[in-house]
Amino acid sequence: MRVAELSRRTGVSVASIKYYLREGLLPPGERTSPNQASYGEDHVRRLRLVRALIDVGGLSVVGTRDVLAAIDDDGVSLHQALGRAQDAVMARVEPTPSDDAAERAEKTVAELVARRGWAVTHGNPGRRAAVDVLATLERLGGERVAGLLDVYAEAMEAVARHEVTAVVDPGDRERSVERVAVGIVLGGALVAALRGMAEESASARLLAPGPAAAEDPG
Amino acid sequence: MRVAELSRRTGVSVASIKYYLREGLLPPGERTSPNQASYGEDHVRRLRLVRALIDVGGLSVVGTRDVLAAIDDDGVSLHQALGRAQDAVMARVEPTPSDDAAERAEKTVAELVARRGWAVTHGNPGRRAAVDVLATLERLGGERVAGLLDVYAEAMEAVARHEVTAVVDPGDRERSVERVAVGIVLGGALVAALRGMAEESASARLLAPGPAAAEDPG
DNA sequence: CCGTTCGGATAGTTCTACTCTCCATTCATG
DNA sequence: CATGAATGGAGAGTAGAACTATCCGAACGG
Repeated sequence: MRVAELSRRTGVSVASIKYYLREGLLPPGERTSPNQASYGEDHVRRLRLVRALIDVGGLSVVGTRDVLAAIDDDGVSLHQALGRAQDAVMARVEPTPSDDAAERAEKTVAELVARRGWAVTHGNPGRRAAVDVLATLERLGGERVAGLLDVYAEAMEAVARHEVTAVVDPGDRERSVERVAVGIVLGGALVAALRGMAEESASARLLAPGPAAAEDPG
Repeated sequence: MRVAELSRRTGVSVASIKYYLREGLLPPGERTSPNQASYGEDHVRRLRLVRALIDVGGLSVVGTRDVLAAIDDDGVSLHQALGRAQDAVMARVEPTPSDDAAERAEKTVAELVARRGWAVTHGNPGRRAAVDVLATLERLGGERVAGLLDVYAEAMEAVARHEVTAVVDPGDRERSVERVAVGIVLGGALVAALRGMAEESASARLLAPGPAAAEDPG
């Protein structure tokens, strides 16, 4: 098929498809003549994946390209692909000011990791983000939230265990890696969404003015 | 104190402080003369809160302003403030295409809500996001992740219950509301961070090439 | 044959979050 | 009280991200 049909099938404008081709998110079509190309079902699939990662997962175009590159690279293992997907999702962790609060947060996280027996590298983006959040909470006086660290950890441990086992499959490597990436990115969105629902529910039960409290909080 | 000191104490440039004043994220200082103003500790606190919500929580400037407006508005209850904070965090849920997948996702979420006995309004942003993710997963063939819905729900129910109870406090309303907002926003960042750590750990145990699998996945 | 579509490249647009520049005060220091 | 730095306020400018529009000459297709 040609660009117009690819656009129709996916709902992505021709201009955007050209942009994604330029940026390397979509492989070029098979050339049928010096300036004509044809696209297949793989392109439809890939384009849908791109839009899912960007629109639903909230990845940047560059982050999406990095994830797709990991999927396409046969030398990248499942474990490594998971790391790449995490890097793309958490691409917002800059050098923390490194003060007292940051040091204490670092220690708190290290203790949590030891307590739970987690195998987490020092450079894990989630780890850096956790330190950042805890240090920020201390600076703001949010000790009540920070005190729930073990609750969060316990919940996320269960989630991660199920996610990783659900996604493992010793079949087609490329599909497996793709599933890992989709799982990391969209799983994160799903976690956030369900947390939002659970929060409203808990809030309605515990905070709403009375038993007739069905006010729309939006 | 004057701007320069406020800037020094918070690490925010004078230009940015002026910008936040213009955008209504920071209340104007107390005027000491027609064109001179003085700022207090409240401004320092507020400015730190602004940076936390933007830098760590990932909110937009507009979203931050909405959250702060809810905190400052005495007519906003804790339950309502929680809703405002959620709106700000999930400000990326546009009209879904509304096809078969979306309808099935809607039904799946409704069943989940009924199954768990959650009190969730139809307009909850998390609910819309959940429908969006599930519909996207179906379109991509990510049934393995979608099948973990109850695992996610169970984990998030525990998280939300603890968060809401930890944050409730029948004291100073404004501080309480602020704590709710901080809890929603930074709690979300903490959940994502810990999930990242737990994923790497689970992946290292289940997917890594062998027992010597201490490779840095970054 | 000739109007439409194509691939490819360059330039332009929109949005966000600042950042810079002015300017007429006002402060602070000698 | 002179004078240089800082202030508040407003407007314009900037950088990056993600498109979007316009051209172009070649190819397709009825």
